[in-house]
Amino acid sequence: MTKDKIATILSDIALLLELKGEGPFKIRAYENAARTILLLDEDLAELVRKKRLGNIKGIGKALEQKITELITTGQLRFYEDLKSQFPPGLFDLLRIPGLGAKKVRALYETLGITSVGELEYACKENRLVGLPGFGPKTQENILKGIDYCKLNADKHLLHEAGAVAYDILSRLKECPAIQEVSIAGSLRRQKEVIKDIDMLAASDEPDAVMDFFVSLPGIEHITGKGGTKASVRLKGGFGADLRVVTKARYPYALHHFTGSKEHNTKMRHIAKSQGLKLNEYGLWRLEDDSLIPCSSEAEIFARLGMEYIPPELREDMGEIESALEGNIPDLVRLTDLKGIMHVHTRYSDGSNTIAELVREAKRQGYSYIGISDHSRSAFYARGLSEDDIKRQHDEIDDLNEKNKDFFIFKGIEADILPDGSLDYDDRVLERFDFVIASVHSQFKMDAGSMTGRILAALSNPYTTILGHPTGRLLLSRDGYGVDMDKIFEKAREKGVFIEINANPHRLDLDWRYVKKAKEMGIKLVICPDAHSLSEISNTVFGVAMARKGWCEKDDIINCLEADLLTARLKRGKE
DNA sequence: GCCGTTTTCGGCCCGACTGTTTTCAGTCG
Repeated sequence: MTKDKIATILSDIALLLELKGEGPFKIRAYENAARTILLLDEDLAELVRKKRLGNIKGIGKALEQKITELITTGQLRFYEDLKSQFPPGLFDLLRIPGLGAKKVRALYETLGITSVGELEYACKENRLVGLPGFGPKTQENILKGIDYCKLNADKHLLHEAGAVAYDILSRLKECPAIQEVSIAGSLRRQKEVIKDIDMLAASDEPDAVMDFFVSLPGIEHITGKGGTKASVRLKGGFGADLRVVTKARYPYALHHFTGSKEHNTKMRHIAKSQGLKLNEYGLWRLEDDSLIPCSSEAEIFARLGMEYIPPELREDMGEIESALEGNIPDLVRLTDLKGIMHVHTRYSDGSNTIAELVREAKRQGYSYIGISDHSRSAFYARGLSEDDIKRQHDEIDDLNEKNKDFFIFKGIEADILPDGSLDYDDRVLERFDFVIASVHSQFKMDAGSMTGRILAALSNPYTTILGHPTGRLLLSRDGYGVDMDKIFEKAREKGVFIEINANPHRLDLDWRYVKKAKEMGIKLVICPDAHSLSEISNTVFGVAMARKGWCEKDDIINCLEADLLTARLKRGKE
């Protein structure tokens, strides 16, 4: 049983305990344990065997016994018993905004509601109004919540949320009552999927700001409006929150509303251990409740004896410990990238010529580009025949001759065939400067076979880069369940680079794995996977994922100048 | 359910908003 699976079961137990009405601290213990397991470096089965599970912080006797039972028997009696007490549809009810465990339980116990469909019907029949704790507004909000869930499944890709948010941000900057304004929340942390857009403003006239905000164009519905917070629903299904604080409170509030929740929780512990209290209004001395003035987030961190933590790192993945030791990495920036790899042209399914792509890459300040069209098996994408390759290479040689200040690498995105071999013979593969090996077919292969398939491709001496390693499509397709540890080990052994595919629908390698790959000493490459001129700019999202994965420029091979990269690619081949 | 220089009990992060209520519970972040 995998860590993911065990973590999911522990989270489910937390939800079930909440439905059951257990105390909040027991519930939190399960939530914490789920998170701890997910972040665990060691092998779980190994820990169980050595009976060392209980040494892990957050796992005591009871959880050790339960996790051991899961690992050794594949199931958990406690969990099965708990599950059998509630109909499975209640989990769906918990996803409706405005509905928590208490209300779901009340609906189940009084009206026997066990599914979203039944709940919608009960609302329309006006049956919620009489229940204790419910009223006409609650019923109306639940109906709206159901509609919202149906419409949007309430999550959005980073680039879409970003586009909407930056539009609002630029409008808010026009508001005369606003002194400072910023994006906060998961968007500021550059998470790959965003639920709501969070924004924060500093002002002495909060009412004026609220009025300005809720009257912006594109707002479909005002879900809430108070003295310091307004929530709206935008066209396109985005929820957006704006909070307003005074300028003096702004740094504390910015930190607080940037999160993550887990990061904030740990920050409060740090504060408390130093005789201080941290909340969205300030950093206070516990002894006399006096405020410690800070004019920026950096000052707050400094006052706590910490280095500044960039928002991307604030996930409680070790950044607080690093900041206390002064070991926060100097994260890679977009301007550190010297060139871009993984670009498609009209030879396969791209929409531009090599010359056009070169011109755009130059305009964006890059000094090289790595062309990699699809290989012959990718007939859907007009993959290249051997003749096409010859023609393309002649064209590249010609362009390289004419442009001495820019270099075009000859590459290919070679399909990893179901048996793990690449799509061309060695005699063809050897003609390329680099080979990106990617899976584009038979996604449903079982995890073991898929892992073997990818390991075989990594062992091919011509493979330089592993493309979009998990094959996920955010919000629409999960990645193939591969054994990432094995893949990383093989990649390290063979000197293969791993792609951070920057297409916002992929962002694959996931940043959590980016961090792991970096720690293993694997070099990564940020690739736009561009099929048009505009998609060259995807790179910015790849940089965001690299930053979330703690990468510095030395971790990213396309931060190297062209000549050094050439040398690296050659060395890789040998 | 976990934890411990407050160590086997009594804490566990904290506050805003909403809708219900007539002082507060539930939800959210």
